[in-house]
Amino acid sequence: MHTPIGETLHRLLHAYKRAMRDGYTTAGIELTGAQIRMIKGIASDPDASAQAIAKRTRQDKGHIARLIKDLEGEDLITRRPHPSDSRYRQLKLTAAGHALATRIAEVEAEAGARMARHLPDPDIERFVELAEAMIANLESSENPL
Amino acid sequence: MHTPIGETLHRLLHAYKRAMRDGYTTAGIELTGAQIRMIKGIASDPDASAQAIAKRTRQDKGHIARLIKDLEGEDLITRRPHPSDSRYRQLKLTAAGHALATRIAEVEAEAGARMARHLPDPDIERFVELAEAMIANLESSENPL
DNA sequence: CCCAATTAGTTGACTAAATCAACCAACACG
DNA sequence: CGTGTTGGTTGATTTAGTCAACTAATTGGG
Repeated sequence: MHTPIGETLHRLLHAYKRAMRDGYTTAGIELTGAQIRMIKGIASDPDASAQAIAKRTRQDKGHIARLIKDLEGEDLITRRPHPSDSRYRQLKLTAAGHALATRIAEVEAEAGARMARHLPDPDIERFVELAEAMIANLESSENPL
Repeated sequence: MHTPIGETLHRLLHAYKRAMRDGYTTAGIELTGAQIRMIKGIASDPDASAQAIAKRTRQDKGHIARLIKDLEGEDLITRRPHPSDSRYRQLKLTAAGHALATRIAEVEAEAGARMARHLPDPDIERFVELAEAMIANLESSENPL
């Protein structure tokens, strides 16, 4: 029997999501997973636009726009016009957003540590490398033109 | 900066889901991902009950029940009372269900091969092992009692 | 300069996926 | 018995994600 890698992937992502959600609720963070990923995305690329994030994460731009709207409503991010190209909106974290991003990073680090428990560091690195290689494989064959 | 393993996981799962969906549509399979996973689950454990599947996949039993209802409506599975315990419903694939399971396995194998392209077999195996170990880590610390 | 094509963003409508909670029927077993 | 447990069903709701139509701003060619 060949490895049911899809099933494993699915279960892993769900176990991870559950662990993260637990961590978030015990840390008193009220956002959804997608919102949290947005915060992280903006935090790690401070001049990102909605489009840039949509492309980087391969997500629908409409989906992204809605997340941004919500987060702006929570005063976690601001949306300012780009100085030279007024189509763009520069996304920035507010002070509250930054504080939240820090706490998110802590929770995530803790969950990551729990997930990686008893597993040697090199294996974890290899795991991430393989995952990235797989993503590249899948995406390169998706649009073969 | 430690590896953003959660983000990688998320992107990998989505890339995989997209690849699978492409494969399914070109193969003329009309089911959703969750329904397909159900078919596979029943195929690999022919005497499974809804509860058994819910437990094995850690999914909500209500969710499972709905999927089963849909699949029964498509005449892909049957739901028969258990001979000695009439609470159970024995889930079986119909002939159409079996045929579909075979085609699903083909599509999945093809997508798996695409995903694993240029990656040595031992690495893939290691990848799955690590994923399983991570799932175990996450779930054991989820309910520490 | 003007028009066409492109790009960023917004919005509406929709589907899929998953969770929570309430509920019923059948069973186990003291 | 009857009390608690287990398997299953259903309703309501939330989160995620997709597709399509649309506006506004920019760019580049003639």
